[in-house]
Amino acid sequence: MVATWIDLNLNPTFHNDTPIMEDQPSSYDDDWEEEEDCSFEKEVDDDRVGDLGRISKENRKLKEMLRIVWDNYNSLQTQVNKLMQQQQQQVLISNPKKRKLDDENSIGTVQQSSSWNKRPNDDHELLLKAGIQRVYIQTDPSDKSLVVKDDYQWRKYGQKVTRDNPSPRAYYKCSFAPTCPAKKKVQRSVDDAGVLVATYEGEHNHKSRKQEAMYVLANESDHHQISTKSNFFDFTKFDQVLLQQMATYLGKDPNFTAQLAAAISSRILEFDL
DNA sequence: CGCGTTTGACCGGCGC
DNA sequence: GCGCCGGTCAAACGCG
Repeated sequence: MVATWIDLNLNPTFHNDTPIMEDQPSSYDDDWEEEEDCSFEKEVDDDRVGDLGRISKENRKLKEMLRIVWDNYNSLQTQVNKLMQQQQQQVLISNPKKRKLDDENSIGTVQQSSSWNKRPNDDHELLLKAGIQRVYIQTDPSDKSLVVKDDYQWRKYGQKVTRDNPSPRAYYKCSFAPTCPAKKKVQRSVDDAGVLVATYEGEHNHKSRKQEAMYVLANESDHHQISTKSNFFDFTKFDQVLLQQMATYLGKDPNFTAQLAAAISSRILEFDL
């Protein structure tokens, strides 16, 4: 079992199918300004206030859903990574000579141990001790690129062909280096060229893009709840921020956003009906 | 022109 | 000490 990236660009659909999320607030602003000069019937105002109340409620629900989906996504990904490590460990334990066999298959001799393909017991414990995390990503075997998408920005600083693997290994540093010590190595699996193995070393001393986005969103949410200003104004601002953050997610993590987009779509359809 | 990638050179650790 | 190997550096290069 490996994590799979689904190529989905939901942004255009999001904009086209849900104009209310982005276009409508400006018209609210216009109407709000006009209201001082024109005399609308009170029923219309009450209806709008009621609608906006419902919209705000819907937005809060969506926000809560977003948090739940995000939490589930994180815990699932953690579990997947753990399972992958356990699975690899079990396979190698059942065949303790695998390290040697791998070397013999690829090169024919064993001269030096490699941290990339060490014996399982050593590997698992050492990786944990050193704070090293290994992630497996299913990709197209014909795709030769060594790019693993995650929440952080990386700068490639080297590439090497290693002894025990015909596929080159790419070296990345966090784009915030030297301030941030995080590094990662990406190489195709010896056993399966369709699987990219990303090894993360060191911890980031800053928020990821998603964490940053969630932080901003949470702050905006608090502001929204305690604000006593006009509902029209608040809805517009809050909605823009929410939309912006959602668009960020949608553009950067297809797996997460596919689920999120489905949830949003169903909510919007309910609202339209 | 700035920024990220590429790639050959270089360095240090390790085994013999 | 020598050679091998993985990891890093930095100049050259390409792209927007």
